[in-house]
Amino acid sequence: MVKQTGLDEREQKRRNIMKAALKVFSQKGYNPAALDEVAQEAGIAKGTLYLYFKDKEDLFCNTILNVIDNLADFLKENINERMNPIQILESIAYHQLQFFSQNRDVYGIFQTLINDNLLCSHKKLFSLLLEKKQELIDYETSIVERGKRKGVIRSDLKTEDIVLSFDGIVTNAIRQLGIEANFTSPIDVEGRARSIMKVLLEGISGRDGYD
Amino acid sequence: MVKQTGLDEREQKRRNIMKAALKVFSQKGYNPAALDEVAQEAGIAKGTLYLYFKDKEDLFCNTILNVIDNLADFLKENINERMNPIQILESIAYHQLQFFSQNRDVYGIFQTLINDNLLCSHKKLFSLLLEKKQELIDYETSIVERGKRKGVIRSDLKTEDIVLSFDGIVTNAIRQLGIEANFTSPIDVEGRARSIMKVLLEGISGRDGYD
Amino acid sequence: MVKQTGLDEREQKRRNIMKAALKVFSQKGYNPAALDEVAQEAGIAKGTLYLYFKDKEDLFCNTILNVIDNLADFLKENINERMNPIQILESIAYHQLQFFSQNRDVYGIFQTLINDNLLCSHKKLFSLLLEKKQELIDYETSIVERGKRKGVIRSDLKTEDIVLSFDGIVTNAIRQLGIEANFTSPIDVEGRARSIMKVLLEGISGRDGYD
Amino acid sequence: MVKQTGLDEREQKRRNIMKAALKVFSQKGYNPAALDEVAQEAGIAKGTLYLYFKDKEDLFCNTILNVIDNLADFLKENINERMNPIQILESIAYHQLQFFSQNRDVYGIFQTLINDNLLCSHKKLFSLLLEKKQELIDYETSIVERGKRKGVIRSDLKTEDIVLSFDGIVTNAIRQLGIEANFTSPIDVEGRARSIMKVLLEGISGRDGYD
DNA sequence: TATGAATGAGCTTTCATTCAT
DNA sequence: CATGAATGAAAGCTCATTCAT
Repeated sequence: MVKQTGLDEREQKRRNIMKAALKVFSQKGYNPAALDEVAQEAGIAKGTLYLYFKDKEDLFCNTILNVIDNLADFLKENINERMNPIQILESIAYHQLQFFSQNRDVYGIFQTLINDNLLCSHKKLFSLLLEKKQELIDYETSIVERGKRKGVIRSDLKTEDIVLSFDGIVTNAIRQLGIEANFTSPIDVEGRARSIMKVLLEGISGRDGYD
Repeated sequence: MVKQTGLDEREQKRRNIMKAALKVFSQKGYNPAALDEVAQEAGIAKGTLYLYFKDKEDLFCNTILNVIDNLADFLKENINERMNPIQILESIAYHQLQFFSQNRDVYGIFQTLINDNLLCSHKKLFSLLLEKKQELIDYETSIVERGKRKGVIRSDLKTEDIVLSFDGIVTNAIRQLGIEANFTSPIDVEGRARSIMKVLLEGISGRDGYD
Repeated sequence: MVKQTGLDEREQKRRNIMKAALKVFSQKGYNPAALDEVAQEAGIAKGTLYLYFKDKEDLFCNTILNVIDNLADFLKENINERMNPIQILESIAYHQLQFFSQNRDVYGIFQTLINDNLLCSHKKLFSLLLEKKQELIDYETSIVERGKRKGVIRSDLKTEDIVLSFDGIVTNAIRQLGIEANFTSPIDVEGRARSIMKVLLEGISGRDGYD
Repeated sequence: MVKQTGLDEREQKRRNIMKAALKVFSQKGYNPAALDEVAQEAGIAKGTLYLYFKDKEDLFCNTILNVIDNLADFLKENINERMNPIQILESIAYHQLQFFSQNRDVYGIFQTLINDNLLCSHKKLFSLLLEKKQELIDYETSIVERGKRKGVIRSDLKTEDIVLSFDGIVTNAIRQLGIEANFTSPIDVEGRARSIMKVLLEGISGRDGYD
């Protein structure tokens, strides 16, 4: 039981450090972020970081993977498998927007990921992230296919194209969130999710056709 | 005439340096990229960089802005204003995909463009990029509105939603290109552009509706 | 008590670094002095310097101000306020000469103090030094005025002219010390101080007058 | 005759460069002064400097020696050997003050000499300057001895002490000039010279004596 | 003779990482 | 376990000097 408690305490401290790291990495980016600052933010000494994470890269990877897991958990908690496929897609869109609009720090760290091209220099992280992302894509794929079987999604489009389009539209909406955040306007997340789904479902083509 | 040639030579050398910088920044990202390496790649001494660019940031900004200008030029050259709005959108999608699939180096550095939010410390570049991106968005907006007037695009959707969706789908396809590039598979750019447009135009909804 | 010791240790290390800096700056001057050399002289790593001083300028300023404080302390310790004004002036002259003849390293760096005009780029240090110098001048001024009231110093000369003359003669003697040091001859500091005072007090005019 | 003209032209250009160097060294100090700037000030290309001076140090040395020669010439022109010794000393004081108050750039370059401790690293320059200074000191020495013989200067003081005191007072007055220059007040050079001489000749001792 | 583009050694400064306490 | 002082490699940048023109 002592060990049990020990593990929990250790995990608690890990999370505390990752929370601080999320904040600092998010604001500064990977390289400019100083571990001094992370340590200060976490209220511990710099050397202590190395008792919980191998090095800076390890801290960053764990932090970002943790964030992704949180997002995944958040989605799982909020998606009712008994909803119909269209509702599920809308829910995925809505809750992703919700997650990022409520966790601004998270948005920044994803930018960091890309800005510093960490994916290029750290193949392992790249693979892990790809894997995590793929899990979501796979899930969306299964939903789309269920939709096709139920007849609520067209069968004459490649599932992959549908999923990538959905993912692109949602991702772009999240990015737009980041931009608008700079202007501190209140954002109608729910309306945004509905608009996305309307375009995706009905298409933009006018009555006259387009050929 | 000597001076004329002199100016051209200087510009030639600037471009040579930016080409090297593009490669290095693309592979390493901004911070990890060492100017030593850029100089070596360009076949010049480190100090020479400073004869053409004020500092590292200046080199990075000019390099990325140059890439964006190249993309803009490429799009302008290939878009015929007499095409109908739908064709123009498809052309924008196709040629962007084309540009990135043919300029792999560009993809890495362009990550920064895709993500409108650069490091906090580079506010000036941030503004410039946002501006450049906005130019494309503005152009797409005008095309969509022309499409609405011609009746080839639905009038009951907000133009902004349409443009953001289009941009998101295309951007995601470019990103997908970058991922697939790692597996060195040949990519059917034209087919990808057509798929994108089909989804965007017709929507994914099945015959049975979705409500 | 641990903390008490800790503070002392830190101060001890600061002083050690300043001692090394004094030696190097004194021999090389501000710009040519490399921090590498200061670190080596202090027996520490280069980076360690930055734990104790903000930057090179900060190290230089603190080093020179420390020297000036040492000189000021030395003068205060050795001047008895109950001595008459003339004796005090002679004591100031004697102990300044003494201080510099015993701290050869100080001489080099003190060149900067003698010359009130530091590099344009170090306005803050310039002000500080001017201020410190002014403190000494102010003290000398008060002594001269006390001397005038007591009738041991002529009242028909401007106090400022007297003080500047005294300061000039002493400063020049110190400079002469620096020059002679290069020829490693032993120097009669006490005799020098007495000569200075004799000239200053009695003037050089012969019996025949000079008009 | 062609060669003659050639030499004159060359000498003319050398002087032009030294004039520019004087300005830049005076304002920036030795190390911070960039040869780029000197070249620009002189209206020539940077490489051209090396056709007239071996390197930066050579340029600096020649510039400062040139200044000293100018001062020496100025003194020679203005001192009438038929004046009595006291008048000559006053004239030396007056014209030195005059020279520095009219050539502010000159003042700065002397500071540079000391601030960057060039004398320590450049023994040759040190010797040359010492030699030049010694010429003035030697001249003053001869004047003082003439004064002693004529009975206008006390014989019971060591000539060396008299000369050093005189030199110190004058040097300090020049330095004071530099400080006051920062406050852009008009300076009464003649009055200053007279004050100096009054103190030096009559001494500061009051009626009551000082023992 | 004059040029100024190119060089690269050398500097200051930062910060991830280590290790004695 | 926790600390934080010390480290030193590595980076950006400057500028005296060279040399092809």
